[in-house]
Amino acid sequence: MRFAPSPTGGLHIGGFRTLLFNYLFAKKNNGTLILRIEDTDSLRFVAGAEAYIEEVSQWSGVIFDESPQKEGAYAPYRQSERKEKGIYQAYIKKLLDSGVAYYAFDTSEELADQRKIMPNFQYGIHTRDALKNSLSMLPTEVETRIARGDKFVIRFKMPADETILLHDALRGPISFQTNQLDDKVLIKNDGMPTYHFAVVVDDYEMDISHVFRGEEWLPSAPLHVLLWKELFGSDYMPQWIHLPLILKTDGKGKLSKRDAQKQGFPIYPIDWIDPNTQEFTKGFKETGFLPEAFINFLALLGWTPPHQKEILPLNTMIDNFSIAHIHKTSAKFDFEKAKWFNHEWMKKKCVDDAQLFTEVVYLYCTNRAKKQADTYNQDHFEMFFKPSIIISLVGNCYVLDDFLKYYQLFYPVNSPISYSNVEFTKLLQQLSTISYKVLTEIYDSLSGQQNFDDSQFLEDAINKLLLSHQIKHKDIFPFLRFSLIGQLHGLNIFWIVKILGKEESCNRIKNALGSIKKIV
RNA sequence: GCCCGGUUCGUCUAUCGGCUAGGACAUCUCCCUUUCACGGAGGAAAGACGGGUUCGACUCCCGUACCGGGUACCA
Repeated sequence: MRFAPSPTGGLHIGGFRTLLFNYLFAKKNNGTLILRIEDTDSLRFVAGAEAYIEEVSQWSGVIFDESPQKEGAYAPYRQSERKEKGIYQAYIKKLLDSGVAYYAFDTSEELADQRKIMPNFQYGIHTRDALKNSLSMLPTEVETRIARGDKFVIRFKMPADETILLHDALRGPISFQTNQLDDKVLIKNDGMPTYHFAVVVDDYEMDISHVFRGEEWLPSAPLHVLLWKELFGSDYMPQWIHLPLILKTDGKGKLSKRDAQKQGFPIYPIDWIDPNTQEFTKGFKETGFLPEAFINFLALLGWTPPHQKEILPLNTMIDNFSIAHIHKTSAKFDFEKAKWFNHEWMKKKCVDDAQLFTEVVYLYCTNRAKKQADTYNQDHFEMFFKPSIIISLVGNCYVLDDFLKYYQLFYPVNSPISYSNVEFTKLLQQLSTISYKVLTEIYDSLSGQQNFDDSQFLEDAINKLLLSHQIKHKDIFPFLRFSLIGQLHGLNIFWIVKILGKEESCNRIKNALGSIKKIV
């Protein structure tokens, strides 16, 4: 098996899912997974793209058996290096000798002009005789042109009147008419192979048995089949599996970077900054996803495990993986569902080992906070990120970032709560005089409280107070919660009080009471 | 335009000719909690359309519509 990205930027989740399926299938069948870098396009090459893939692989736990960093029997793994080694030369010569490939001297500009004149222009069976190539020219002219250093490409001569039958392990038989197909370039004028030629050669050289790739390759698959037949015979040809694409959330079309940015969800596994444009693309890791959740939801966006269970660890997915349960249809990406996966995974990890999970949360949040330098306070962090607190919060959190948000409610950098808030003034209108009186009593009660660590004790005290005034919790708690953390929703009052401690709780209530007076 | 692929609740999907069409996310209702949530229970919600084949079709075949992809010296 192999995963063969081209290093032209970060890896988006569609590409990552292809990698994941390759990995799952390879592991399931005790195969070897190779990372091959398809850097045949020097113009679009982006530095750091390869390192990014290694980084993603490490974070997600989807690891390669062989890669440029981990060389094995099939090295080298970059097509540029393979070209230098001359791997493609022998094979192109074979095609040239047998007459299924030919030289073409037309420049890109000339062909672009052709396309302007003829909208449906194809370089192929109907047009090749009228163009500048070794099929239309005399052998001597070809020789002189090459000898004098004219730039040329090598094209595949698409045979006439043939039907190519392709067997896709997912989709079954698919047929193509060669007359509809064009003469694709195999070797570019800089001597580099194109994708079409390099995949076939390298998949053969690397003993690839199964190719999982995106559906966008389906239209060029017949070319690859033909090349396989010419070069190596169909017996060695790998199984093709063309995976459906991942579509954008609401509208139509492929999921794109812009689409994701507009709606504020990530589309790359981890943060990526384009070295040329400085353009930033957000990652799932930095958004606060656990790698387990990330691979889990991506695997299920394109594959259904048996038993209708959805929360699955990697090894279970490997055990259950099979081509038969891969989908044929493109799916729309749903960020809400992705968050649900993460929610479930956080709860699961917290139950399994609260101490360990707390460390994960702590590490994530400190890293995040240190980036926003002014929010980081080591003492506060250590007070807050304790298993007892994390356990009570995890049910309310969907991404790791939510823990940091809660932390910031308790340890705000500046004065925490804005009492000019619209919600607060709305709240005030509902506040009766009796409630106000009760609030002051709660304040008195809390400030006189000795045993603040015992939340049950606090609860009883406050309940008693409310009961004596015949006041319901919902009449007073929203206000109390807002006084404490500046939010109407989110957390159990008694947790809040306990976490804040006596002094801070009382101060905040006092402030709130003060502002009421001012406003009223 | 031409070529290739696809079409089941709002979304992700199950069904490999027998379906009262199942599950999950989201949504709504109720319960739990004298507060926010979590959690639990329940409800609403689907086979693009038209023809065949068949005792029987969501499932097979054909056509139409729609969606996606390809049509580069990019992958």
